[in-house]
Formats: sequence, structure tokens, C-alpha cells
Amino acid sequence: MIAAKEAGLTIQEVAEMTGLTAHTLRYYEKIGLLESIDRHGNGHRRYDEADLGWIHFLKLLRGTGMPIQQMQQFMELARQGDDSIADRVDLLQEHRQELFTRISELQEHLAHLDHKIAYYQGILTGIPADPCDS
Amino acid sequence: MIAAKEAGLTIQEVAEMTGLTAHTLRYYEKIGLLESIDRHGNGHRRYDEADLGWIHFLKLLRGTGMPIQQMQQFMELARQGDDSIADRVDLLQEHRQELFTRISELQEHLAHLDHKIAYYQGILTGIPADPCDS
DNA sequence: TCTTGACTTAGAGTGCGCTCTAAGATGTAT
DNA sequence: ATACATCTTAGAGCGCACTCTAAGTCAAGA
Repeated sequence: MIAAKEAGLTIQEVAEMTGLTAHTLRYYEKIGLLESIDRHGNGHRRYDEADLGWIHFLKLLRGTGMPIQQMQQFMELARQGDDSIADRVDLLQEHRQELFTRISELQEHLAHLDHKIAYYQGILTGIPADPCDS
Repeated sequence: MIAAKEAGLTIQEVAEMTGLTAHTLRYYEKIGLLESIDRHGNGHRRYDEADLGWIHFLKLLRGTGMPIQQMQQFMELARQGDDSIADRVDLLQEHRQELFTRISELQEHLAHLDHKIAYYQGILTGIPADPCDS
């Protein structure tokens, strides 16, 4: 490594920084979630700060359970420039609503699960259990 | 349908009551999530109240994102009788913890997403946006 | 008797989101 | 020169949780 570090991060560096694998980074690029990443002279990818920003955003969307298809739609809009911002907001807000609903459902399930656990614990400790076991 | 209704529900009835498909009910039985369901004279399944209770419980577990494998473990314990209750509680409590963590993560993601949406809306309405776009 | 419809089985197929393989190019260190 | 590490590509494979198909049985109704 005599040559000065050329601008940009290698795929491995980005993988380590983001927690995605290099495989996944290439996959995301192939299916259009990332624009073609700049290449170093030898054809190797070099990621810049903007790329990193998009990758973090994609991670957020996936983390919220957005399907890849919807993410592709979003990135297609993003590629169309600032005129698409309203559409992008719509898409995000729809997803936000779904996420909110899902969280609520999970909270209900959690309460239900706690109820079940308490029921089984009641049996264990010999305390007469609530006959309603639902 | 002259014969008096024999005890128990048909697979279709249970499907409608639970929101699972008949396919899924057979699948759950095949992989050991349900004990062998009683059969009517002609070999058709007949579900009783207890079966229904287990199915609702399985739906709860799946609804909380428990993997099928773990559900199989749980049902294996259940088949071993009351001596396994402590182990079942352990399993459920571990899962409860994971569920709780997942809900927390989703809530963080939701906040982050809201932040993003607000950022984009700021652009739309021409209000100078917070330069920190993360 | 014939048709219809609900059920049975074993096993194949599906959609999702990666994840990995194979073959090859390039660059660095000894 | 040689060994190695890291990257490239196209495309195959995987794990999960269903979901569906094909071929067959059975009972009720026209």
C-alpha cells in the first residue's frame, strides 16, 4: 500500500461500517437500490459519503420491514430528482402508517404473551389460575 | 346433511374461524405443531375446543415472530406434560425479551423515519431544513 | 347413476431476501 | 517468480413459511 489512499471506501470497508455484507452491497446495486457506484481504475467499487448516506437510509427502510420492491420504487423516484419529493413523502408516510400499525399489533401480542406467561407461572407456584386462559 | 352434526369442527370451519388456511392447518399438524387431530369415520379431521385453543396460541406465537422451529420445541415440551411447564415458561420469557427488544428497535426506526419525512417535507414547503439529514 | 364438493395424502412449487460459488483479474509482499 | 488477498462477474443455492397440485376417497343430492 504505497499509493496514497484514493478517494472513497472499498466494498469491504463499507461492509464493516454498515453491517451489510459485500455480497449484499453488490446485490443492492444490481437490483437498483444503489446507483452504479464509482469505480477505481481496476474496476473495484469506491464508495463516497453520499453512497454511505443512501446505504444507511436503505438500512433504515429494511429495518422497518419495508419490502425490497417498495424500496426499489422509492429509489426510482429518487433518481428522478427533486420533482419526485412529494411522491417520496407519500410513499414514506404510507409506510410509516403500516409500521405504526405493526408496532401496535406487536404490543398487543406482547401483552397477550405476558398474560400467558403469568398463567403458566401461576400453575408453577400453585396459585389458583385465572380460568380464562385466552 | 341428515346425520346429526358430529362433535367437532371441520378443517374449513376452523380455517374460517382462525384465519389460517386448511393447507396451513395440515402443515402445522404434519410438522408437529398440532397433535394428531381426531378423525371422523371417513378420515376427515375434526377439531375440538382444545385444538382450537392451541391453534390460537400458535397464531399468537407466530404473530410475535417466533420461528417455527422454536414453536416446535415448545410443543414438544407441551407434549411431555406438566413437568415441562418450567421449561416452557423459560422459552416464552426468552422470546418475550426478544419481542420487547424488537418493538423498541421498531420504535426507534419509527422516530428516525418520522425525522426523514419531516426533512423531506421541509424541502417541499421551502422551510430551511436541518442540515443534519441523518 | 352421476355429479358435485369437501376432504385425504405425498410431494412439488413459490416468493422473499439474501448468500454463496466459480472463474478470473489485479495488486502487493517475499 | 510466486503466493496471497481482494476484488470482479453471472448465476446457482438456501432457509423460511407457507401454498399449491395431483390423484384419490367418500357422502349427499338431482
